Amino acid sequence: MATTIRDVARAAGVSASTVSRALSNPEMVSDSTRELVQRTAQRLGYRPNPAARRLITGRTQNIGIVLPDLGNPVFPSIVKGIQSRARENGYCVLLSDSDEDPSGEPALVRTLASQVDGVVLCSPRMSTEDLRSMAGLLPLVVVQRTVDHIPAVVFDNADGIQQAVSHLHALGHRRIAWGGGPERSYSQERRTRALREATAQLGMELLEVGHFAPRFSSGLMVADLVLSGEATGVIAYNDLMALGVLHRLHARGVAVPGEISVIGHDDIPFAGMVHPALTTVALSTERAGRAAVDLLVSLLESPDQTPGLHRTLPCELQIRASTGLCRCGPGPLHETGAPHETTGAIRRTTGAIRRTTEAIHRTTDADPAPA
Amino acid sequence: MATTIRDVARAAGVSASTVSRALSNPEMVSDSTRELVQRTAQRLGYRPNPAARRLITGRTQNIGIVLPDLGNPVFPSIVKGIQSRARENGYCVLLSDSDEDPSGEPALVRTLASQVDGVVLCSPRMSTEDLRSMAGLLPLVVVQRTVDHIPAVVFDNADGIQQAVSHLHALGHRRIAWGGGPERSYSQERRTRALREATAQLGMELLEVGHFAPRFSSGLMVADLVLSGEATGVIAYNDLMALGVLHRLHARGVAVPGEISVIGHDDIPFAGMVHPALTTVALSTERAGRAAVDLLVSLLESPDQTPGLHRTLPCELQIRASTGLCRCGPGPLHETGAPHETTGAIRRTTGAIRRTTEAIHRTTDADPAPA
DNA sequence: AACAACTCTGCAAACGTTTGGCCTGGACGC
DNA sequence: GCGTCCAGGCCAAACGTTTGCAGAGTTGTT
Repeated sequence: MATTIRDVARAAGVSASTVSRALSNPEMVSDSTRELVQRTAQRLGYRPNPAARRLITGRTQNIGIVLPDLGNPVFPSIVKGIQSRARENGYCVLLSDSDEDPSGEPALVRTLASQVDGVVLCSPRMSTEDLRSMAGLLPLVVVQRTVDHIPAVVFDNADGIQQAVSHLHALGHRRIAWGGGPERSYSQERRTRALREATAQLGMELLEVGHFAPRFSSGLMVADLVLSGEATGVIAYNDLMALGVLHRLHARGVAVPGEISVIGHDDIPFAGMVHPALTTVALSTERAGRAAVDLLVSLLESPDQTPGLHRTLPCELQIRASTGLCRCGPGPLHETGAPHETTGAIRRTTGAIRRTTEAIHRTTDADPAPA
Repeated sequence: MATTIRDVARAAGVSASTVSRALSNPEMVSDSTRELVQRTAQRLGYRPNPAARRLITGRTQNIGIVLPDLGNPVFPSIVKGIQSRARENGYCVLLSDSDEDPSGEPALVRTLASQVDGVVLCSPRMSTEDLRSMAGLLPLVVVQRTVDHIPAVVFDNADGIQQAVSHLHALGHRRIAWGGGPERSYSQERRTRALREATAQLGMELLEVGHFAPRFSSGLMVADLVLSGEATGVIAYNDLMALGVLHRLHARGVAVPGEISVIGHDDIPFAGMVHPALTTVALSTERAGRAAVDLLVSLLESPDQTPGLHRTLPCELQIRASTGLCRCGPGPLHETGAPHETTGAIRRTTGAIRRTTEAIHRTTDADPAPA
């Protein structure tokens, strides 16, 4: 049997309550007893039983993480951030991976609820009502999503898109494609909106290519769609998709950035490891994890003061080798109204695989995005 | 306040102990009371307080994971396996990332110890004595490592190496390099030994290139060393390094597999996403995670029967595009004793960056590996 | 010198479960 | 009809802490 607080008390010749105080509220006992108790506890190798402590205090000193897929490299990075900050604050983390099943996530949160003080929820697709009911259950911080009064850490999606678009614009691109993510995802929605605004403002054409699972394989499809849509640049929902795009373009013999420029989102570690290295909207994911913990801990430990509920982190376009000058020369297309000059590279794609027609939507100035 | 077992008892008109039994040992109460209690509990939304339960039973229904770096893509995959199997068995997982600091890991295990029933330890570099003392602390399963009586899940490293080497041999390679991992790592030691044996047996020359952190950046260095060593094939400690090798070779204009073949270890998701797709010794990491949990759970729930302590999982060489025919023609070199014909590609590397001379060891038939 | 104020420590209750032992009532065998 | 046995349920103790309250001792004030 492990040594208990009573063993320490007996050995030190004091009462259990004194031991408890000496260890957790040192300022409540005299210097001499504190010293004595601490030495004795040390000597006996006493470790407080967390179950007993949390039974009486109701505090677990644990925080939970719920996320859709640890296989997506953004999440390990967020988790690392959460982990390290949590440890700094004396918390352990419980991890729960929903395997991309948003409908199962409430159950995961409920399971966690009884053994954590709060959870960091990365759930781009959980319904808002579920989210609210989860927030009613226990302290919650969501990542990359905002729902009225629930604390959140988000990235400045619009600014990231803005940077990406103006980068492409500066390189002469006038017709770009958007390889969209999951339909109901928060970032998807934000980015799409920002994209419509940014392209409209710069007089660029935007080709919206479907909704896809945020995976490598989706990128393969996106690449073909982009080629058939004759865009000269493509922005992908995330890096996995962008890598898929690069892969497929390479396989089809399309030069990047020579013929098509590619931009991703997230800046996962691999983005810089491929050829050509991927230009991407970098999200400081580890920092986001830490920020989420900071928010959660301040919520838990000083519930009276309400700090800013939402924390917005900046995005930074990481320019690497997958973006370059547009071959087609500058100038917005809609000025002439004619289909723009297709290079050999792009002509080559005519008749390429077409997925479903409804996966392609064109947005132009004439069809402005809703505010 | 949450509803307690007593609330349920009162509402159902039975005692608390009956409620407890009806819920956790249903066969101990009559059908009618069980029905009644379960309905009442359901109706009141009763959720047992795990702290109270674990205080009395000593069981937490949690398992811990300690690993060196969630940023290395093998680990998320192992964690997913652990997670899903743990959930199937009614356990939650606590995650602890040591940030590649083996000396900090015992402390992490100790912290976890008080709130888990056992831990899965992925610690390639913790000292054996630390490992033993951890095993004395609580039930433990180690992954990819064997220490006498500690349960473990390992891969058949030797067989993986064997497959990789004979693959290269079949393609005509006679002089291959080994981009080694961390010096004290278990797999490093096993693989190196297997490599020496396999090459010796096939009459191939082995160029052992240093000890490196298992990272992409290490691969960059390895590539240069390999070129200067005039090998035609390289096996890397893991895929991250192998990707680094590919990257650097590409940057230096060396064709893969035209001039050099590259093999990695792990089969991380990205291995198949790069150009050329990486041939690699695939480890079924998710399966390893599940196996570790199976081992741990059987240890926890039936401590009397001792199942096989070590579980060995097979490796499978995943042949992709990064390996190909050797340009230098077949035939072992030691038959002639002459340095083999260097192609233009390899000559190009003469005088290339040399790191430290002691980072290069040559092993030939004349210098057989210790058993 | 008496009293007040304060510091330090001990006592005991409480947290919400599980579980061994005991009690009750009914079924069954003789 | 009486004794035995057993299923089903209740009581109470226990798990290891924390914490409100009260008491003891010490110091300071009038």
